[in-house]
Amino acid sequence: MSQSLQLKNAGLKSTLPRLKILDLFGSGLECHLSADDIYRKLLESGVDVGIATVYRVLTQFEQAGLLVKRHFEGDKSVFELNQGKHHDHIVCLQCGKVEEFYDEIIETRQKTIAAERGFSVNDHTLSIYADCLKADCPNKRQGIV
Amino acid sequence: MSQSLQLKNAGLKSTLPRLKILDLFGSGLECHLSADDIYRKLLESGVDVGIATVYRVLTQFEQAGLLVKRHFEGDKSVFELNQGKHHDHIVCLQCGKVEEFYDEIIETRQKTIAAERGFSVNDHTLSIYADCLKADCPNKRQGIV
DNA sequence: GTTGAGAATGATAATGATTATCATTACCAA
DNA sequence: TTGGTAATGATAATCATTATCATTCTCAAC
Repeated sequence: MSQSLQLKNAGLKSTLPRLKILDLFGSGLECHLSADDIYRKLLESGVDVGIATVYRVLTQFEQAGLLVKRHFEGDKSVFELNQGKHHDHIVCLQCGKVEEFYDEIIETRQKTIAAERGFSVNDHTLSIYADCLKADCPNKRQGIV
Repeated sequence: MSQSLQLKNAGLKSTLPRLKILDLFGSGLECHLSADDIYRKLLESGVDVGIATVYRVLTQFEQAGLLVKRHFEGDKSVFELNQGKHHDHIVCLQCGKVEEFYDEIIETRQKTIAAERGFSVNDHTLSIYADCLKADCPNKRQGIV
């Protein structure tokens, strides 16, 4: 589906800032960007957008179901493409890389635990903060200290 | 252990704001308070404290290992007594009540998942957002709409 | 293709949570 | 009791995010 059609379906006019922001998420899955990330990337690529527009568009995309907002450690929220299916996250404390996973055992267990305590699960967030053991992990933190 | 001794052990002078803040967490476990909650409670009980002091003391207590900081949904952080052992949370979306739990199956499963993907787990946060089915849940949200 | 109404944008002010500054005050060892 | 130093509290500053509003852009109707 073309991007401008995607926007139309969401009831949003096809404008440059919206198309460019959609572009950033476009191809790559597992892409987690903050408003500020997006603002910077657009300015770098020569798109003269305002930070207010970035926040507005992100909110609209979230409400339209195109994006999902996440809160990892730290102050700012990040957005990712809405893949329609729930998943949790592993965040590398060294390089910031985020990987997604889904585990039926954990999902089921949560419902059981909640039920045992008299709760009906509505939603949940599970974030594992870990050290990425992969060779390509830049281990930025070590360099800074 | 007396509270002023607790402070001394943490290398902190025994002052009125610190004692009063420790008091608020004191007896009740599963007590989750934001800086603003604490500020209000102290003013209500006649302790004339500044909001800056509340933030400072909370940070000191966290660094001293007396408290742990949590980020549930929403913007502000909450603090709870450091019980020394890891646990996760169920938050009632109706009344805001927070219950704590620990589940070995989920813990183990997380380590497995991370290892399979080449990560070494450092920490994690799991928050289940649910509806509290208990009779004493005030169900505040329903009243607001 | 032109046009006009209304939506979208961007500069900037405002907000809410949190942190930094700094003069005044309180704690505690001597 | 007192002096040095840490702690406090009023307030300014910061950071992420949201609201305001005049200007600009989109798109449907001509």
